[in-house]
Amino acid sequence: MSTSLNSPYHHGNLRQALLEAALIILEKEGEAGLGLRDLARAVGVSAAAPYRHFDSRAALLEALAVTGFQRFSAAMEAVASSNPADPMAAMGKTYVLFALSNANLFRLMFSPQLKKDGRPGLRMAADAAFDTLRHVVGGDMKTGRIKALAAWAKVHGLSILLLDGQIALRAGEDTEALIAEIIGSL
Amino acid sequence: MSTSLNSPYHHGNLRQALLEAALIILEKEGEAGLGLRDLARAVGVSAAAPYRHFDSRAALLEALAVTGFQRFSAAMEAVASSNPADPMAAMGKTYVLFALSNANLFRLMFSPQLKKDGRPGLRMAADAAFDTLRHVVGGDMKTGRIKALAAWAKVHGLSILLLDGQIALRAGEDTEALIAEIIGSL
DNA sequence: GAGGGATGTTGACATTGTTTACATGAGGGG
DNA sequence: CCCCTCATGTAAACAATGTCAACATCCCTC
Repeated sequence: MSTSLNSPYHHGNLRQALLEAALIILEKEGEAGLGLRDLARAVGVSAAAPYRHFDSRAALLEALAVTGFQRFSAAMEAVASSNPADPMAAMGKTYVLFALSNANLFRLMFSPQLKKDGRPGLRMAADAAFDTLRHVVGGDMKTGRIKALAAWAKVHGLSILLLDGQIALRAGEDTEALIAEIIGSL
Repeated sequence: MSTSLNSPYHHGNLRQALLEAALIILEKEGEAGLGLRDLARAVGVSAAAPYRHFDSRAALLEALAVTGFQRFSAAMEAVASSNPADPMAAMGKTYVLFALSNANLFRLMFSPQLKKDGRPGLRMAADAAFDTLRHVVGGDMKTGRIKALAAWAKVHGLSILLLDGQIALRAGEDTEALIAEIIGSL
């Protein structure tokens, strides 16, 4: 009953395949469009198979969000370790660009649906990501804590407003330039 | 206009009753917990009745979000017309406090599920709300546009980070004081 | 090579949003 | 006053979804 010679009963690495396919569907269709059955079909597996690797749809989403935070962390560390002239500005730009180029993943990371109280894994991933952020931003969290929080808020808010198309670009205006300007305006 | 004691076949003003009950459920259970059937039952009406007033669940949510933006606008205008010493700071504080005291409604207003491209009503309500914001913030949108956008981003981001419990309060620290500090840090 | 646990399948169930056909009743024109 | 009409509500059904239980298949170890 194999549809092809190369379709073994056991997939081999289903968990990873599910996550990868889910990421693609997520970016294309949004979180609401990511159904377990569609996902299973996309990977060529039955509808119940994902439950061998994820307790529930929410757990699958949580895993996606966790990898999102890891990628986010990686991007932040990468730009920080490149020793830019203005670290804060460079990281802010990276922050916003990450949000824009991973729109639905970014939204998922901060989705209220995954109330973090019930999902320690997600909370930990988020905290880890922001810890690296804090660490790079500076040990001056004691004296400059408020300024750091303000910068964080500004960058995060800018990401979301841009994501929602709330900030209108002017004719011939470049998104990246606008980001730089806003971040630069302290 | 008399709503009789015995339950009449026709509810009287179902649309309004649905919206009010929905708001309560939304704040208590979150958007995911707001099911059409539960809502109908809460109002004492059959499961299909809401469809006489809303095309779909999404339309119901849209209507909720629209009233959210209207309340938001009202709060903004109220504080602006009170002629505070520092209008920007006062409005920023109101912005964040509105988000905190209407958590799930605020989240719904900016929910990606209601992609605004397909919902002109919501887009219009949002634009109207932010127009009053822009109007009050100043006609200096020509010269100070970047600064205004930066302030908006900061306040919006602060709202969301606080909403998600992402910003940790220190021992004995007051939320409202922290908000004021962050907003004040230009 | 025989079992056992991990992994995948099939079929079913409850729930949800939604639709279709029907019931009710308020209000206006004859 | 009756009747007709239309807005509004109900009941019953449908498709789709997340999820689970029972069964099948295969890899690994003793």
